[in-house]
Amino acid sequence: MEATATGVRAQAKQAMLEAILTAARRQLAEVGPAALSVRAVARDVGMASSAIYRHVASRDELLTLLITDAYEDLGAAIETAESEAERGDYAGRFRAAALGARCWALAEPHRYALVYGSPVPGYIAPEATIGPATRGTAVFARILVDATAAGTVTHVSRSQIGHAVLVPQVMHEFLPGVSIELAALGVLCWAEIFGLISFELFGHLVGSVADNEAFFDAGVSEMVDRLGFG
Amino acid sequence: MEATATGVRAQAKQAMLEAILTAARRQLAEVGPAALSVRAVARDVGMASSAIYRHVASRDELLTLLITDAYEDLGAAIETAESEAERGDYAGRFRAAALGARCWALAEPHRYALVYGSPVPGYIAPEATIGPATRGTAVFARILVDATAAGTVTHVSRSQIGHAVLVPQVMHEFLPGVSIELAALGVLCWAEIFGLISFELFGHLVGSVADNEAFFDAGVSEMVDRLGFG
DNA sequence: TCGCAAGTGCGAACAGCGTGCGCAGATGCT
DNA sequence: AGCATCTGCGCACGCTGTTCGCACTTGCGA
Repeated sequence: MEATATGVRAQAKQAMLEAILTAARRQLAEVGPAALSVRAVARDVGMASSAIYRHVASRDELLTLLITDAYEDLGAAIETAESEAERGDYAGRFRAAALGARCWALAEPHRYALVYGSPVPGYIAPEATIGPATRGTAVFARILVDATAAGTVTHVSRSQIGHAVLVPQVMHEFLPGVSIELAALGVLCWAEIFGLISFELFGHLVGSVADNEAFFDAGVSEMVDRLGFG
Repeated sequence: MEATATGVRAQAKQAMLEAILTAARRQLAEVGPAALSVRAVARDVGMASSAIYRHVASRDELLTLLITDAYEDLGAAIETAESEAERGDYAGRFRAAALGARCWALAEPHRYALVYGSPVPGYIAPEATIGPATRGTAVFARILVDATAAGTVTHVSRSQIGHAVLVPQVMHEFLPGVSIELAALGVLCWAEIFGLISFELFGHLVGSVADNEAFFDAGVSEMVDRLGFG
């Protein structure tokens, strides 16, 4: 069989890993990252706990896989939300992307906490996570790039931003043509969006904010205004 | 002895609890919240692990104590930072408070993660933590109140904020006289400040922002401007 | 087609964890 | 002075992550 040229065994291994990840995702949703246990996952997939280690090096690697998985998923959610807005409506695209992120977070609180909460494993994020992490961010970057290219961005930069604040390579790769001021404003908004979501999800708004959705919307409206999107 | 009227025993118990907390704080700073273990704390204070339970009901309660402890400490840091600014300089007071929060967080990353990261115990914050949590927030609230009373606040509210967004009791208790718009703006800024700190501390700015301090300053400057402080 | 090496799973084991229980000694209160 | 309460200890249970040696299957090269 040519289809399995690269090894029918490798294919089975891949499937097994997928089963493990599926079980781990379920565990994660039920008990949270801190209580996720390799043994419970093994029980779930019907294997001895030690057998898990044929597919995953350690509990930390399992968590890392779940992290990149969550990043991908969140990124995809932001992408599809944003893609449903009119291309030329930069404010609408920004709003949709932000709302998409919040909706995903509300639907998957534990996975959100995994990526945007305090780092849980050792507490140093492996290199492997930085790739998928950019997927959602890239959506916001594209909006700034497109708006700049269209010349419709009319933001006022009140505070002067030093040219050395942002990493140049990021500017060139993800934000070509965007002014330093708008780029910095964008990164600030990016941080604010996830700050708002985290505050809501982690309970810091309880007792202060009555309508979380309206509050988030108000924040996004402020950002849109600040960025200079009509 | 009159001084020990309320019980020399209770005093010893209090001292023991303090010793436990001190050891726990040390453990926390070294290995982080996830790896904090009752047994290690017991070893540190020279007791059997089971004896800890005479003073603390569970590991979760120990963490809760550390959380309120951290809230108090952070609140105190914000207070002293803010108190060193000119009373009539509302922008300066705001800036000082925000910077104070960031400095404390950088100095005590694990304790910061404990309070502003993903909730670690069960994942529901006990009631006991909401009191100390307000200490730092109250500083920011007072600045808004004072600025409003002085009539020097000239913020422009671009997005209309519904009156039902914030909890009325909080408005009356912590923000008397402050307009809904400014209050909402204040809460947004509050969330943004800790969003920025969290992003920096949890590594989400790595690769994008070159100068964390300048970036934070730029964000705070934006906020000051938005709030309408000169 | 056969045989071997690699892959894969299992069970036992170790160290460490949170936590409950029963016992013993110290000690403040009456 | 005596008692009840407090405090600490050792042991135990069940859980965890992880390793190791053993068996068994099975794809692949000859």
